[in-house]
Amino acid sequence: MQADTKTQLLDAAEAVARRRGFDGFSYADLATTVGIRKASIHYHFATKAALAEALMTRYHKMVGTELDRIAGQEPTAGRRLRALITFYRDATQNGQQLCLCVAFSPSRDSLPDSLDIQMSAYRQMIISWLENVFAQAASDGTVTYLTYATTEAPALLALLEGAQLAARTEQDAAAFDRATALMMGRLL
Amino acid sequence: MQADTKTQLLDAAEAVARRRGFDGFSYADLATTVGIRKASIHYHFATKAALAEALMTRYHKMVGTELDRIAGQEPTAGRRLRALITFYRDATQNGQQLCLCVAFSPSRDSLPDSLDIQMSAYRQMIISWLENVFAQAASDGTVTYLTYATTEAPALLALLEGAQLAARTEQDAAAFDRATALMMGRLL
DNA sequence: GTTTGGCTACCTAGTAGTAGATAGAGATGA
DNA sequence: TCATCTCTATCTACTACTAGGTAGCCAAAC
Repeated sequence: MQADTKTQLLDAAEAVARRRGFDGFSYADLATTVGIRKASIHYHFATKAALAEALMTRYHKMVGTELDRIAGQEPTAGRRLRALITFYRDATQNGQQLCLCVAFSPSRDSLPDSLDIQMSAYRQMIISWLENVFAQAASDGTVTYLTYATTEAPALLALLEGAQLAARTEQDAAAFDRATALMMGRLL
Repeated sequence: MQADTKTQLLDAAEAVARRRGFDGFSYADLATTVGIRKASIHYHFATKAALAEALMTRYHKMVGTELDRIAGQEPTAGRRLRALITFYRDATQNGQQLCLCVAFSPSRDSLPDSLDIQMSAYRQMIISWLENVFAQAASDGTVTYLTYATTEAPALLALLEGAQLAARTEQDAAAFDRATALMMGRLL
């Protein structure tokens, strides 16, 4: 079953944005990938800024769903954090791409102002989720050398995003693993 | 005293690259900033790829010098790491820009192949330096909860780069501080 | 008197975005 | 039942502009 054109455009745009950044792709690239004319894309996304917003909205929802899935599936804090680290690892496709938010960050001046809020909200969602999980860890004891949830959460998000950059630079998921090995070692 | 044109071009290119990424600036931008014609830039840097190489080479040297300065100035491992974290913090200019290597990573497909090697070498320089400092920490005891130097080093680099992304997204150095607070707390 | 470092003028290719036409599907109504 | 009307999703053809890069000229400096 073929996805509708709008979804195909979002899929194509997300893939190329995560590989090349927001300034690294054009409507012509999407047109070629999806198999419609460049002008027709404007029917679905009037401007490239609107496309960026739609991409971020969809990505935010997708990751939110993933966080819910992890929380529903993994009982302990340690296992939840392991699952999130694995999610970030897999998201790099062995160092071929980045999380959308990481890919957009360096291009923030080229992005519409509305993306500032969306990107902050996305990061806040993850940090809040992490704070809850680290708070749980204080009870279930599945994270060693634990400090405070509000200190651990932003540190882990930064570590994950930095590990993605490492993997992208080396084009190898092993770089991600080296960066996250210390944290993984703390999780029971 | 006015810097020579080539240096002015490198300065302008580095500033804009770190704010907008490699695909986010053009020769026209540099021409405006430096005050010469776009075509004249090609006298100094035949291609944009050559400019990228020169930028990375200069950046690598500059950071190498900084690492030497820190090692010469700070006696303990804890203080050396603190100084490096401060260096990465200041490099964001309060969340207005990124380290060149971070800014280039998402654009790696637009960059010449030679940059792959340069960027790997740059990262390796920092990781090696960190390994030495963490090895020192094992003797001088100025890093708490210490594991292995080869595990700590890539984790800290990822943390610093991720913290820069956080600061860039929020346009606020406070986001960098939140991400690095845990690590700072480990340093005596 | 050649090298340096800049200039004007241009090129080809590509950028986002617009205008206007059209094919086809579905509903409406005589 | 057939004609018309409307909407969706696409097309071709275009605009205005920007991209990196080139050719050839020229003035000043070494």
